[in-house]
Amino acid sequence: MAGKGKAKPSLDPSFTPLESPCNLFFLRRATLAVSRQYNAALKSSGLQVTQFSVLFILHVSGPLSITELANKMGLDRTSMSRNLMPLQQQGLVSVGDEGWHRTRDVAITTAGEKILKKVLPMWRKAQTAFIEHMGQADTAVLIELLGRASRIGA
Amino acid sequence: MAGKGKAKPSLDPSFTPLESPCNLFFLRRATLAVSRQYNAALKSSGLQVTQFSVLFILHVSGPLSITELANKMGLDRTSMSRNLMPLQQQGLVSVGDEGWHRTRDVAITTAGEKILKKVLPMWRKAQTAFIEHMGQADTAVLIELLGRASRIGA
DNA sequence: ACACACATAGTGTATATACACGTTTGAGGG
DNA sequence: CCCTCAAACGTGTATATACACTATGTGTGT
Repeated sequence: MAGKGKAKPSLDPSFTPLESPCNLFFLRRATLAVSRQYNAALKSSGLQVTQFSVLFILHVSGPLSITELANKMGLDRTSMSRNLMPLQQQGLVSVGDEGWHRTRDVAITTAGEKILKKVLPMWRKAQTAFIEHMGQADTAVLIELLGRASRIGA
Repeated sequence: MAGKGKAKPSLDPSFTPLESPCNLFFLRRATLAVSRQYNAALKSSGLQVTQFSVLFILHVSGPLSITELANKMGLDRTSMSRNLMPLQQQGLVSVGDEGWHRTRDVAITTAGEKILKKVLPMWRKAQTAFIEHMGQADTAVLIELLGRASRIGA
């Protein structure tokens, strides 16, 4: 039986490829695994977690320039540009081209707000599952450490 | 003058987009930031960290099937397939098509071993910088938690 | 007014990643 | 011996991500 049919990466928990374990390797591996969980939870909505993040940020912060949006997510500006395209095509965000005052404000649309409201419970489910898997206290520690790690280049 | 010219994502450390912070959001943001650091360290070698990982795993483990290799890195099988292409084109790995005994063994080549030896000190530099940034004890905690997190789907 | 620096954004190209679907090969069952 | 099935793989398509380069407005100094 092994897998239930999906054959998702059944990873090798004991595997450590270097003398001292490569921190980035562990980060990436965890991010991939958790991404798959969250994406699975959002699956029926048609949204990817990245897209969910963008929508939520715009929902909370209001219109932002592409650069500001990218900074909030720790992305390169050009990556954010590309990420916006599918969202724009689905009409979930508007990128405002009026006049082009050297900043192009991105905003969530009504359709975006609508789908966001639908997706939030799905996100919550994944979030809860994660916290149950890790434990509440350890989750808090992890978040703190990840916050510190993300500031490494600054 | 703000940046030294590169204008990498100057992220917004105070930003937390949801009621309870989205665990995946933090994971992704940290992974991106740390990836940039490691990639910068390997830059002059022309290798990406992902490619470095593949080479190192093959160096340590010997020839593996694509599926095994993918599992070690927690990747989808098809992603690993794609990841091997640039490495194969640069002659750093061989993908063995002899007979096709229903498994295609991937192995590191002599050229791969050679570049790997050259890149290892660069990796070590990034690794050391990370540990200094996080502190040794916290790094160990982080690795433990990430290992646990990566087992979430299993 | 003009020139030049700066801030903001887009494009070209390449890698990374996953899912859905099709393909090949070997192993058994009838 | 054929038929089916499972294991391993590839392809099509889409998103995600970054770097190097380009383009376009904005303001400032002379």
